[in-house]
Amino acid sequence: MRHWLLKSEPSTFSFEDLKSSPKRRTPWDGVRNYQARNFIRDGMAKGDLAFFYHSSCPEPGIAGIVRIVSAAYPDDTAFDPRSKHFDLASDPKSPRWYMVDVAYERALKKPITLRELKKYEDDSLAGLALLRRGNRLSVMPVSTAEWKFILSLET
DNA sequence: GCCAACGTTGGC
DNA sequence: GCCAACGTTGGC
Repeated sequence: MRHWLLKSEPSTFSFEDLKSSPKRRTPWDGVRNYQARNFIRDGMAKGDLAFFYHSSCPEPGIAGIVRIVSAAYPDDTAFDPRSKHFDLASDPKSPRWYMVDVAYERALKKPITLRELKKYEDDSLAGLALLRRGNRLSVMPVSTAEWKFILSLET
């Protein structure tokens, strides 16, 4: 099983929003970056776990854990002219963008802030994509070692 | 294929 | 609100 980190702006869709969604699940739509698309389409599998990260907010950090509960499938918001994520170049016969469904797994005992993660950017989390300078990916892999280390910060 | 212009992201 | 970093676009 692989591990991931998914970013979302809580003012748009927060971890709490996911918890109160029907069946506590949602399609992770609107990803419009090729590298992120490739992680979703080619890397994710049903059953994988991901950190739910809150960005662009007063205290950026990991709020909880979600599970990938579907295989990747075409992001149909790209085909909808009324959608904010509409992309004229995505042809239903050859979809450009993909998404998965994610489900609420559990909250963390306490949120793990970006500030805290940065304390380890020179050792245990030196390879964490989130901490790479200038990183703007909204979907990125987390190694098993990084995953375990971050969870150890929970208590 | 190069690269300037532009738009977006996201921490601060 | 600022600005650095980065991806995308489009003229050439």
